[in-house]
Amino acid sequence: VMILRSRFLDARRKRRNFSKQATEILNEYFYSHLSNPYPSEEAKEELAKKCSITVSQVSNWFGNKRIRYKKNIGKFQEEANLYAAKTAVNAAH
Amino acid sequence: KEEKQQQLDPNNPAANWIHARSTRKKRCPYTKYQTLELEKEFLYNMYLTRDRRYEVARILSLTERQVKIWFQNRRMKMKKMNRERSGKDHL
DNA sequence: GGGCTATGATTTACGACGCA
DNA sequence: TTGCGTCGTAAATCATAGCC
Repeated sequence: VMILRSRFLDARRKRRNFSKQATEILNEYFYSHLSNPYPSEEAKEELAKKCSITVSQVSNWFGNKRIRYKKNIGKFQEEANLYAAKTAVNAAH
Repeated sequence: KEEKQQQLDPNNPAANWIHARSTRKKRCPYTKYQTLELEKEFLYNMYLTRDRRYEVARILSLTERQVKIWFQNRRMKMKKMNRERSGKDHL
């Protein structure tokens, strides 16, 4: 009973923002695929694994990111430049 | 049919992916009453007959199309919940 | 604590495609 | 060739985390 109860409570536990590292990974993918930020099911699974979140959460993240980015590109310009520079550095190594 | 682009331009904010069919109806949240009744109907059966769909739509002041789509979305939601209810067993 | 915004999740509404 | 099914998504909205 205690176990079932804890599972129930666990399922309803309040959401947490994703870790800085997870967000970093998601943003790297997003900005390096800016011309078509639609990860395949396989890519989502890989991202989910790397970020320690579920595939649904990856889908939610991309859905939110695409619409919010599109709604205000200017607001994300700094972030876009940051990740563009980061991937450029990675490519150089 | 079709559309979509395929323009690259990494450093330009020219993301011209999808969208927005101008004819799309704006999302309109249903009332608590409408949602509750739809849930009750769904509990009774996950698939609507034509007659039942007509009745539900009439009673809730929704179009038959809205009711049909609500059931489709509701089934997808259930499927998702079941999927999560599967990958468990820990803690 | 209170307000405010950012962020993750959920809710409507379709387009694309499948099948009978 | 109509018509309803799923799948993936946009866009709006909800809920609340988390900062000042």
